[in-house]
Amino acid sequence: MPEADKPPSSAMDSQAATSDWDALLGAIAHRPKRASERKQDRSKRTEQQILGAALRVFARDGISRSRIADIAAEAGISTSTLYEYYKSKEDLAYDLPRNHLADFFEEYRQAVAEKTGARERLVLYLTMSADFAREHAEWGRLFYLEIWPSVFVSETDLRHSVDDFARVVIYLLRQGEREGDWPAGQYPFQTAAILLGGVNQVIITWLLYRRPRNLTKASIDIVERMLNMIAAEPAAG
Amino acid sequence: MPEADKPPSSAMDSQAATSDWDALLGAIAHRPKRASERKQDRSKRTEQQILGAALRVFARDGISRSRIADIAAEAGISTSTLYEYYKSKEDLAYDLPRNHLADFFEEYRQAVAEKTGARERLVLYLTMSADFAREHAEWGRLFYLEIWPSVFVSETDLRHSVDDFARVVIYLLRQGEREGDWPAGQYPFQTAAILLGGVNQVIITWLLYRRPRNLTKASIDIVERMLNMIAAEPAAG
DNA sequence: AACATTTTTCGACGATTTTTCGGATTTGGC
DNA sequence: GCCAAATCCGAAAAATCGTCGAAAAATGTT
Repeated sequence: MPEADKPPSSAMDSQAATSDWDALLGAIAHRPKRASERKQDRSKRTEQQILGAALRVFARDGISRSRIADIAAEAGISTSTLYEYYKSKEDLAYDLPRNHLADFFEEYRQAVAEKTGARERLVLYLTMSADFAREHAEWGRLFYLEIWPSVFVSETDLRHSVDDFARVVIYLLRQGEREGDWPAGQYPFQTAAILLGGVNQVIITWLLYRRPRNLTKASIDIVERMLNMIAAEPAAG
Repeated sequence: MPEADKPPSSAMDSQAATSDWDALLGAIAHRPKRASERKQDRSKRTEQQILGAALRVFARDGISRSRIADIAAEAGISTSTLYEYYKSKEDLAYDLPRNHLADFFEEYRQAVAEKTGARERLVLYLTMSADFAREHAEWGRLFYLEIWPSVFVSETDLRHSVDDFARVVIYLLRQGEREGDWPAGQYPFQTAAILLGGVNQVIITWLLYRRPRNLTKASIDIVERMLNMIAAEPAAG
């Protein structure tokens, strides 16, 4: 961290804003995964094997068509052992993305550390989310095509992580307003819907059809374009 | 139809464009549903009961948690009878949205008949899709939250209907380019991703959290805003 | 109306998959 | 090395899916 000592500051100055930002990212990246109360090393290994196996099988067959027995076999354990770790297939399916999502937030937190402008933070965030899906395509298929837009997200702990995803965008939109990157007065929720919707649409299309061929470039292009459009809007009442 | 007799025209004039449009909508609205080869009236009633029951149960429990037996009971028939109509739960789940989607296209086709401008056609299309999800919320949950972004769409006939959804937007974006509603040169696929992504994001949020409260107004607002942004863009190389 | 043919329905049953349970095996601390 | 706790697994139960042949209902024929 460059700035080590901040003076005790009034509420609205940029120092306070910076520490808000750090606090937000910290809270999000360290949202408790699942309290892994496993005591032995053996178990921790088993847990990782289960998660890896489940990811492969789910991504290959889809959640509904996957069989617990296949996942257990792939993980090299017996079916009943798997039930020691997850109380049902559904439980496993919804816990899986959380870990990776936390990884993404952590990666972003490190990558964004040196950037302070709202616009560059936002560009990084959106393009990194696309790139993360590309690099972890199995996870991406699971998360974007089966979990995220699922009815049950709203019933699970995963919901918080998904909400975090939008919360970061909203925060940065407000920061950008204050700093004059784009006009104030637009509804940040609406703007966030456009940004997230556009990027997600591109990611989903890539996951399904591998088109556009170069997801990284496509996401950069669409993000730049959307932000330019937003910056050029007339200030609203 | 106002214009009854069109002269044999050259390829690129607006008459040809109009008939392209009619052809597109016609093809989409009449995409063959599932050839119901049932002979007796009794069967047609049973089929409707199954579809209605399945919609209710799927929307209530989600596809994965729904049991074939529950759907059959809700429809007032035996489980084995249901298998006479659909060879699996998945089959049923994917056939269901098709019917309603065809209804949507038909509604749109009628509502858009009197409109000729690309912009007004596009606004109508996107806002009607949100309104349709609001009016048929059970179907909306099923379609937007479980089916659309699903891995398996790409393996089903349903895929064509989903592709149609985007195809209309692309078509209208090109029409708008020709007519000067927005600058030419942008990639229509990218623009379509922004439009569809934004609207879908709003629809999904409403389906999950009933927010924003007034989906109809929210969709009109976001569509108008996005189209204004697009119209104001500088022409690209 | 009586009979034959086709279509539709259903109950009983077999197959598959999920989940539970009690006891055997392994681990980590002493 | 010994023990309690942690972990693992086989077997069996429970839940769900899917099949089949026979009964019932509809339709057609004379």
